[in-house]
Amino acid sequence: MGTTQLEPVPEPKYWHLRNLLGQALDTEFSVGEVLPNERDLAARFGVARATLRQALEQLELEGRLQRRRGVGTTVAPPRVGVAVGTRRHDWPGTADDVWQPADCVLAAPPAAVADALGTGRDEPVHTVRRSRGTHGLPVAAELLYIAPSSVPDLTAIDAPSGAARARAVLRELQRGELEGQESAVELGSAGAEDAKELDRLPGAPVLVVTTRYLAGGRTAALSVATYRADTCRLTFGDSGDVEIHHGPQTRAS
Amino acid sequence: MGTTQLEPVPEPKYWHLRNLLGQALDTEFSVGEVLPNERDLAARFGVARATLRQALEQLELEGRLQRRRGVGTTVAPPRVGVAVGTRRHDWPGTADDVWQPADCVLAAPPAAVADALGTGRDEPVHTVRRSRGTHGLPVAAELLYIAPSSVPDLTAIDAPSGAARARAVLRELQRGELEGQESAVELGSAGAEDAKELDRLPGAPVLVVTTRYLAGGRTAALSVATYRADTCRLTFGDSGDVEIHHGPQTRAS
DNA sequence: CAGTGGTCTAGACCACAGG
DNA sequence: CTGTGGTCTAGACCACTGA
Repeated sequence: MGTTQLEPVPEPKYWHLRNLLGQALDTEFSVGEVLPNERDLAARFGVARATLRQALEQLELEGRLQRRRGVGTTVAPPRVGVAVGTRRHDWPGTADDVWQPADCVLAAPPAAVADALGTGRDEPVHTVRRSRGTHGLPVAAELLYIAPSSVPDLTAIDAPSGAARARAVLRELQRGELEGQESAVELGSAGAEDAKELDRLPGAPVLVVTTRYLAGGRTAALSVATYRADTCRLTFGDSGDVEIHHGPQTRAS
Repeated sequence: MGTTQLEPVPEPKYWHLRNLLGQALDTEFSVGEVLPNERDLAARFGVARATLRQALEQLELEGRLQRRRGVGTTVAPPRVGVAVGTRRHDWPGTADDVWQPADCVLAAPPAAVADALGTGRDEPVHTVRRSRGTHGLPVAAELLYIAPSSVPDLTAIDAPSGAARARAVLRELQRGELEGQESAVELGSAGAEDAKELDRLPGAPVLVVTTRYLAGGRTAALSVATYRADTCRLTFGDSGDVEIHHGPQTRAS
């Protein structure tokens, strides 16, 4: 039964290293503390720097480490819970200070978005760019597509674009009746534009939340929001937060 | 796809390569098709194999490629939408053929789980292991923790463990009244055990869905499910599917 | 068996942060 | 400037698949 034995096929070094480091993080380091640099760590474990980096990459993906070029590797705080899809049947921006509108233009959206909105492929829609922060740190960037028919009374706005116009469009959108919404979450990587806004490098892992807002029997608006996967835990549900932090790696070797 | 040019832009090579390959996937390849092997591709683009691999890694993370050792790299089908958190206020396994119970034991859970369930840290709970598949492929592995008090009438079961017992526990659980549920989604990496079950290598990216089931004013059960991040799109919401496949990379360079 | 992707090495140089 | 992480190279060998 429970015998410890040498594996006939040893597990990869980077994986073993990840487990060792993860254990060390639990016992010997506290949040915010800086680790030794990669070259020292690699030497200490007797592996090449690339191998050590592969282990650090894993831990960063799991939200346990934070690496910044020119600075160093630090122990990351627990992921922040970010409410997504609570307050069901609420239009975006209803009681919001978390989202900060940045811009709004009238432009033709990607074809897939146009199809979902039921607008023509070359028909311009309101495109709102917003960003979301928590504790002063950026966590999400969003692109909100709103069919013109959903915000009919957009008369008194003279600004053709900019944050002021974004706020006006959102205000107008909230006058409509929202019937439902549905979301999907998938893994993606930050494009150059989002990466800059999220203070990450291009290709950084993000959780892409696509939400469709239903009103008047059709899709009235559509949001594509990208959340930093390293720092965020997205919460859905009927009530408050889910506080289990069982750790993002599920069952170790 | 026969190009060889890589201008000296400040953009990292692997990122540029990712964009080139992604574009090629859209225009010159169809789902299931196998790409040239990594050594050939690297030579064709005039980069080291490691650099080429970094680009492929990105595309695999975004669900556009599938790589299998000993076989090759193929163009992945679009991600499958997996319903999570629909049919609100339903116990797990209510009308399920998607989840397949594998085992059930009575054991002390991790400390964080015991705290959430409100049981003592050394108090054993029912621990059900299930797996979920779609189109014959495994997509998720779950660990379900159920407080013994939530399934009081577990008398007629003689099996101390196994799939039969798992089914019995789930059946008993559904006799209770579920008041609500809340979920959280975060990025993690598959442990050795999950990796095998999901047919991936250890460290593979997974979406970890933690769900708390509320009944009788407290947490009656708790689920930690890990979904393959490369093949799954998790859907939440009031109604059907969200079909936008805007592509997991949000806005390219 | 031959061919594939997965792991690993030991270097090099670059981009950036901070003093 | 020094020190950090980020990128990149050109190899090597291993583990696995399928013929």
